[in-house]
Amino acid sequence: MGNDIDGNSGSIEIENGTLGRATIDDVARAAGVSTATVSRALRNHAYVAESTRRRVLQAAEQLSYVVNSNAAALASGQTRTVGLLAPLLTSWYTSEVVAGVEEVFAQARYDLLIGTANPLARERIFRGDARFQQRIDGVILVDVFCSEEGASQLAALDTPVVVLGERLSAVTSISVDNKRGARMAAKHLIGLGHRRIGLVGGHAHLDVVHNVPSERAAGFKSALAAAGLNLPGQLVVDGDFTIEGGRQAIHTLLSRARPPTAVWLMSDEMGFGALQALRELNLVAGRDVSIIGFDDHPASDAFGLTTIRQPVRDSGRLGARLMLDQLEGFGGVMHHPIELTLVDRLTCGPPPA
Amino acid sequence: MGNDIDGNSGSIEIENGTLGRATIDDVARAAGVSTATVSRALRNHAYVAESTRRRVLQAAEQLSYVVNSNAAALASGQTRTVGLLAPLLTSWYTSEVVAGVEEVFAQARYDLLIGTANPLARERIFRGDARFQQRIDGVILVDVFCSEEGASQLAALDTPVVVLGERLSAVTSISVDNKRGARMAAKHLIGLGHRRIGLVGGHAHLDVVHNVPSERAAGFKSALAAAGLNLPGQLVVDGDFTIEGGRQAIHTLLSRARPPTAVWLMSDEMGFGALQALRELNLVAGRDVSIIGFDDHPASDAFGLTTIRQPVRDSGRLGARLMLDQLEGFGGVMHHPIELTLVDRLTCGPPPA
DNA sequence: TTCTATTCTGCAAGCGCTTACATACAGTCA
DNA sequence: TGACTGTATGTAAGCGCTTGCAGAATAGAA
Repeated sequence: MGNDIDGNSGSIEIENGTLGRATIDDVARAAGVSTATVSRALRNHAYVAESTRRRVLQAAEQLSYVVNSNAAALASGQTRTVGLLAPLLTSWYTSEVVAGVEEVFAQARYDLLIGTANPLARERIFRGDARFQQRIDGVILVDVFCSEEGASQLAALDTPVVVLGERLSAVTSISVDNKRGARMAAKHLIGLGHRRIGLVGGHAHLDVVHNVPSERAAGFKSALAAAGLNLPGQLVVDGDFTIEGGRQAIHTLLSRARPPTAVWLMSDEMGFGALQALRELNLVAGRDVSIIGFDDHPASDAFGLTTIRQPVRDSGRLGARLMLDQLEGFGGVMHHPIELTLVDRLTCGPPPA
Repeated sequence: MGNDIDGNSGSIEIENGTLGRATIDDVARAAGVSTATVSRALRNHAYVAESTRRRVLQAAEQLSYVVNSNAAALASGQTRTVGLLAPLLTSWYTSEVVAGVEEVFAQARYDLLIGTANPLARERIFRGDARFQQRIDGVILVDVFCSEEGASQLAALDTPVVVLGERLSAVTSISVDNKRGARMAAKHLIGLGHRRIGLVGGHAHLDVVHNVPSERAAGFKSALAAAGLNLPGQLVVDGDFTIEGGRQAIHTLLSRARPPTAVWLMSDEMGFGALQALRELNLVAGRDVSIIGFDDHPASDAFGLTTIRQPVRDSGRLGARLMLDQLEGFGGVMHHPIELTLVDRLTCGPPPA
């Protein structure tokens, strides 16, 4: 530092904000009040006279003062930053969530610190990793499998938490009703007349063992059962939640002695692989074999993939809002369901005669 | 909070790290040295006796001490955090870059602060936005259009900068050779025998006016010219870099009096829309009309889209490394080119007879 | 032995804020 | 008028670290 050469009329450097950044002291001096008053005025505290507040605001503006968030965080213990952890930053789902969260945080002047949630990191978060904790005021977990056990560990930390993708009772959570989604898919296929239906799930990338695939599988199975159908083991394949996995899964299913006439894949990306496999086999989706996905990926519309839509970005927004609520002191722990809708396109039809 | 019932005998809270987090003073006391020594030992300073260092490390470990980064940042002026700004967090391209960056930062123990770079934010960054600057040690701009002018403003800030997606001389930058990519696409099509070739570009989402589309267009045009072909205005359409934009663009192009027999779309996502349009018109890609994209989106393989591949995640990794270099004091300003490759799949063929 | 380098460690002054506590100054009310 | 109450501001003590400077210890050279 060393910006004490000039005074404040003509204070060249101070004005442009690039060097010799103004501090709260500068503002206090300029406004003729104490730093305490500046601090209070800037944060809209009660008990600051309107005239004083205006004076402070004006001085701050004039010096283009911006609070040093490190100092503020150190002094107050609050960072105005929330962490977001996800196992897979690249997935369409995750980035969509991030976009939603970012959107509402930007308005609330909160920052997002993003990290990959590999199992190790997860473990550390659960135990209240200090490095992480002191940098953030709260944490949003997306698609990180917690289970009630992990959730209660999280709840024990005094950090606000929002979990996306799982229904939990110990912390605030947001998720779709996976069983219901599965049932929607099953019913659609059954309604079309299919009696031999395959299922492609997966669990890689989603942490060790995630609840999503199993919930969906359970829902699917029960819907079939309700229609008097069963789901033989040979018609269930792991597709790894990737395009290639979906492709291979379809090849596998269609090479069974008695192949399915319809298949539900638990994600649209696997659905894309399914469409690829069908093309490779010279089969037409919706005529020879029906395919239904889950998510409503942006590309699904282009490829006519029938699917169960979940409004991912909305979930992100909601998650952010719930976090804000907790940060501001309201908001009890509760679960928030997200609605699903069936989007019927081209890849489902009656079974071939 | 409130889990202080158990504990392994002695300093219960301090041990478990959840409450009463250990400070540097605790470590100093435990190791029998001053805080200054602890600070130095922990950061591998020279002039710390090996025996002392070991003692400090052990004490820190035992107390599960973690430095308070806010305090450290305040005292040192360094945050170990770098900002990443992109106009569109959701795009496949951006999230892929983020994944690459995250990967190398995680190892180097740096954090990533992510923000949307709308024009306003961009403006503020360029002028050295204080709020941002004091929280980060450097900034990575992805797909934020700078131009040399903006770049020199950035360079004037003393913050390390890496720009992805544009070739700049004032700051470190990484980009593909867009002209070359365009030429690859053009030559592929020309080689197949096409003489009437369409182009779908776009500039929305990419900030006001971005250089990428124009560079690509220029390269494309020049490659056609080199083959004695021209690119009439009716064969150039804006596709907005979205799926739907690509779809509409193809509909437009194919309704021209003399439609093209092949089209290059500047992104695979627009390419997906093109395939959709063709399907809607009952046309077969690669037979009736040839389609080539740009990017090599993960879904492109599944849909057989011929494209120009750019290794996005690698760019992210490289960007992160270059940032680290600057942060550590090496690394002059330079441009780093990224290689492109043609991936020939199913959507290109000779023009219909 | 004495003197200089060299290595190691501690002291203490901040970094730029927030906030408990104290003070000051109106009004109100009895 | 005095005792309160409510509002507005200031004082100053940190928050938990880093780091310039100085002093101590050790080693090597004279």
